[in-house]
Amino acid sequence: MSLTNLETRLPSGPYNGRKGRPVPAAKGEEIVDSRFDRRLAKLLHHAAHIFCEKGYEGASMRDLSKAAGMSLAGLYHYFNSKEDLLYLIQKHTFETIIARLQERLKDATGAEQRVRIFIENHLEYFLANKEAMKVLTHEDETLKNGRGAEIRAIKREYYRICLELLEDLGREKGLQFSGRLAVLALFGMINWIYTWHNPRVDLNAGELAEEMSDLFLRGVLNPGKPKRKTQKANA
Amino acid sequence: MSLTNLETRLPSGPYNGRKGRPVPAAKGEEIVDSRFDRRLAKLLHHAAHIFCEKGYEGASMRDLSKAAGMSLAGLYHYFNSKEDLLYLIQKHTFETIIARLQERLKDATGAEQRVRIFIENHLEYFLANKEAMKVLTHEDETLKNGRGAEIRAIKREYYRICLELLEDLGREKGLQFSGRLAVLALFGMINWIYTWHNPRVDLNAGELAEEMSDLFLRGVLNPGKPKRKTQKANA
DNA sequence: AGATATTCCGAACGAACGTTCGGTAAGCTG
DNA sequence: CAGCTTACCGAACGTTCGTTCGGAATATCT
Repeated sequence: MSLTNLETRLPSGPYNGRKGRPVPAAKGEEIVDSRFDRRLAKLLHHAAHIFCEKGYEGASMRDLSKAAGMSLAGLYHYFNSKEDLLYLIQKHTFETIIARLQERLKDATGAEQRVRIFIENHLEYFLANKEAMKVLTHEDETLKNGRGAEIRAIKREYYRICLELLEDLGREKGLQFSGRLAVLALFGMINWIYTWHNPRVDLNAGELAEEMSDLFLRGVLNPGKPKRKTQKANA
Repeated sequence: MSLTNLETRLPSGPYNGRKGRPVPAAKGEEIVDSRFDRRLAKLLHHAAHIFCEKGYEGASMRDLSKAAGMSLAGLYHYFNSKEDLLYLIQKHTFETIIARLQERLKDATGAEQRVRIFIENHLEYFLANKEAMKVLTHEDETLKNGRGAEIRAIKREYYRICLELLEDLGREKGLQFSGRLAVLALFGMINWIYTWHNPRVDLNAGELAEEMSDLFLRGVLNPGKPKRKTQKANA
């Protein structure tokens, strides 16, 4: 599975959820990346756009059929249900951001540097794939049962990676703080951007990552109460 | 308008959005808080619960009728549309949290203390009215046109209050930082809690406010790069 | 060429949606 | 008591929803 392309190239992967769709003869090499896969990827891209704009429940398959320039019935050649679309978008997005993170963490030393890489990776991918990431973030309670459990498991893994990075940091610096609280505060900061980031006004991903890393790391690494001149008690 | 009750007591206020519903005769005192208002408040409470659970688009009026123990048609005696429900919930919630904040800020001196009050007020109200606050936060792009613009205006006011508190702080301490980035990072931290806070596991509002205030203020007030022992450059 | 599998569509299905209508029962006013 | 308003409901309206079905094109293979 190629991870070389930096843009959102969606499935090209192990999805064979369609009824019993056989691998297409396995001729020479490219079993994946067939015409079918490429068309499905475009559909998922359109779907992410619509789910992002109207929300999963508010978006209709007819909206997608218009956006994709395909008939309503024709869509169902590529997937089985609307729920599949959300699942595929969320799963691919989450797996990609984690894979990219682990690639970047491989050759990184120093706990602080690794935390900075986590933040930078998150913000870069978030802003480069804003729509899919908003769908991932905003619809994180939408999927139920097995599909929902699977996505939630990936989310827990992502959480766990971040928690370990922060606990390493605390150990290295000899500090003690609540890892859980730190992770969740950090996630709040970096996930919230989908509600406000405007590329024409705001910093780009790299700059943002540096600012937020500084803000967060100062908050976590500095001991005790913040320095202040006066502290008054209320009546 | 009484602000004495700490729990969510919804309209009892200037809502006369119903067709031409006259003030009920203005007998002795209580023009508001009529039977009608109290019943509507309970309906809004149920609606917030359902919107919180299933999302605005995913929730149906039939869900609400079941939860409220009232017939589907009977609901429409109290409001004109499903959209009204969302509007009333969001408007009341937002106005209440701002009113409470301004009350608390009145007798507070010191820029840092005022920022701490902002955070504490937000988290206290958020955790005490989790469902309505999730609806406010999660459905913040759902309302369109006039209603949406009105809610968005209140949101901008809340943002502006926080921004001024932070700029005062920066001025008082002689620091310079991006107010916009600081506000949005702070909002991320404190709004994100609806995705994770579990009262059986996590700190209560007051403790959380102190922890997050410390984290944020250390991040904002300490100058330069966070202290560190080693800094390595990547290949 | 013919045979076969893939791609796509018009039309329709039943279910669920928000809302409305006509009407009933209860409460208050004089 | 009559007269009026409020509170509420069963039933239905028209629309939109996700999905399916049979078949028509189009591409691929032998």
